[in-house]
Amino acid sequence: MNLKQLAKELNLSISSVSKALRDSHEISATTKAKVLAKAKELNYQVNPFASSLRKQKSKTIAVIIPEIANNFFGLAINGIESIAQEKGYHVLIYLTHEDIQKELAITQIVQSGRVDGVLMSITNQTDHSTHLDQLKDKQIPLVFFDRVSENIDAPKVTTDDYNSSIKATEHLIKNGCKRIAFLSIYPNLSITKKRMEGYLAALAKNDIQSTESLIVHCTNDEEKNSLLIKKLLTGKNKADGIFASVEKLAIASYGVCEELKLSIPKNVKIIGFSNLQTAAFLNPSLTTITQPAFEIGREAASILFKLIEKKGYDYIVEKTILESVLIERNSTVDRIKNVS
Amino acid sequence: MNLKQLAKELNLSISSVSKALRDSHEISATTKAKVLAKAKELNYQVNPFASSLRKQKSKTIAVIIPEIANNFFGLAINGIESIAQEKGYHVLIYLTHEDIQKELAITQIVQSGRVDGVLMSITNQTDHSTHLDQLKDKQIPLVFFDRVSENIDAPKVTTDDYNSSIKATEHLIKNGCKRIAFLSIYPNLSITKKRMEGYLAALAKNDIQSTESLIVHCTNDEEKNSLLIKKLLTGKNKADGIFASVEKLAIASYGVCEELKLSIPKNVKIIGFSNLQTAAFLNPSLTTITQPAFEIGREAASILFKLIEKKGYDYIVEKTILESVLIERNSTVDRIKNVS
DNA sequence: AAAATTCACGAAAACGTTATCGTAGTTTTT
DNA sequence: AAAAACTACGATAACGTTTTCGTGAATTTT
Repeated sequence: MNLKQLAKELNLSISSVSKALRDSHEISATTKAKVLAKAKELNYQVNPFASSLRKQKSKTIAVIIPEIANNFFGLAINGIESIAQEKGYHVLIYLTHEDIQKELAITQIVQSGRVDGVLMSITNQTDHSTHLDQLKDKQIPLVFFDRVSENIDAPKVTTDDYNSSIKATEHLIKNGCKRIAFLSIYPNLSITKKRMEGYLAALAKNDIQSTESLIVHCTNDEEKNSLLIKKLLTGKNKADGIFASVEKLAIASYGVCEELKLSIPKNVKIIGFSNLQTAAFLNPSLTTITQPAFEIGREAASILFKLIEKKGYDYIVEKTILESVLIERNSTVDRIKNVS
Repeated sequence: MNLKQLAKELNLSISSVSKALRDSHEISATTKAKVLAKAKELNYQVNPFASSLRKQKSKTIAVIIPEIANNFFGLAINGIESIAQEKGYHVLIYLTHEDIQKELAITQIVQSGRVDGVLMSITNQTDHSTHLDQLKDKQIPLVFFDRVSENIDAPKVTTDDYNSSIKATEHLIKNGCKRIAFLSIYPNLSITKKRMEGYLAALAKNDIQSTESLIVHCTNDEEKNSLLIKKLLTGKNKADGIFASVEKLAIASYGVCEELKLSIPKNVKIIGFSNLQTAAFLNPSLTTITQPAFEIGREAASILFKLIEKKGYDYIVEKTILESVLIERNSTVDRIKNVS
């Protein structure tokens, strides 16, 4: 069912039908009604490709992220989708799996005009941004969220990584930790850097000497990570507090403590960035810095749509920072009764 | 940059350039090489809309699911995307948020020819399937996964809900439970029914009388759910085992036990369907029936692509059942030492 | 009542591809 | 050497919209 057939049924021209459907003022109210009725009756749907081709608009955005089986990104997509649905846009998902080659290929794909805008959280391997500059050259709106690229002028939506990390570190200090370790996975990621800067700033502020050996950059190999953390928690210079800059490392630390029969929080206190719904039910419950993932997604999408809908395209270099919250639970606080 | 401009640069006709890019045998090797080189130089990308319009193929699939901030669906999408990327397809995500009205609207949207196929996990409210029949009428391939619709002939990929539930229930029985409760959220969902049937079958097989009051259908209201579970765990006929047919109810049960100062597994044993990565670190660690979510996604996508690529379209009513695994942890087993 | 507007519609040209068909020029067959 | 076949390309017609422009008829203005 297309315009041609619909027009035939109505004894009208294609153009009139098209205009009627788009509620043009050139068409009388009576014929509009007839057209609408017939279109509904025959279940007419505009062909999105013909329409996009003609209008040079896709009504689609792309979301490029490193992974999806992850609480943060799941919530973020939820936020993105909520805005997109509101605006009548479609959402394409592309996963890079932390592979810069895939990120390159995907940025190539979205340059075809397939999408009107791009939301992105970069790969940990992303060190240059020539592929992202291409998007800018092609005037395809781009907004970063969470994992942003420093090298490119584009709106960015993140959490207050620096301040949250200060809070997290000071929380450990207040609870008696003297040798606080910092765990990260991807040292060259901007969020990692900021989190580490916050950690170091908090130490300095509290007159604690930072120690090289307490800063551990982990890998994607869980076995290796366990060994690294194990090393951290044994020996004479062992840590009495862990600040995990990503969720999975907090969990990995739990595993190591169990193995080493270390008690949390008695022997070692743990805090981590996390969006785990079950943080409260861990053993012990995990103190977290929780990012407003849903809101980050919503905000990033909102900015993107502003960019898309703006006629004259101009790149606003906007940095939106949403607050994370520190939720204190049992993994960092010695309580008299340490029941459940 | 389009074919016309590219052709001009090369002093060739549009059709020749198009054929060269598609590696047609009508074009000589030398000109092909020239065209490819120039296309690369000028960063030419085919316009997807023009191409789709002409070829009547979108190279895109839609994934329609109730929610995304959920371990199961996150992993499933991961599996779907892995196949789609391999095949060079694009993935559109649509969330119904358990709202049948949205499901209706979305099935309408995907009928426009925007996608070549649809992967779907239905809403808990979906009781009729006229909107899904429309897809069939329009010959748009459709594959269900996890939450399937019984009323429509389409390939379905699920886990072995019935048998897994028997296993889960018998696991509780073996560990000494006499009054086993069954917790569900959406009673009219086929997976819920199957899980409940498995539960009942296991009871019957083991000569345990099923009790109406031990079968609890929860809601989306967490407060109410807590009350319902609380009722289940108090009084003289209280449960000593809980089989949660969905993850969130297992977690809710943990919350209630904490509130009521009930010890898991001493006072009550809990098992649940779950894809939690942190199940092992809960307090106590949670015994789970874990679905092969990634594989379910992969398998569903594979079947969909078979349907898409098949010339003459014919609906195979294929039921693929992947095995879930029961992972025994501390929430169901009394151990001498119940340390962490 | 003539002139100027407005109304309600149709014709036709894009948008950028792809695929069918036609055709010079060349090579192979009998 | 004539006929047949092949090679390598170009012209052109779709695919289904949207939008600009044109045009009779009806309406309003002077």
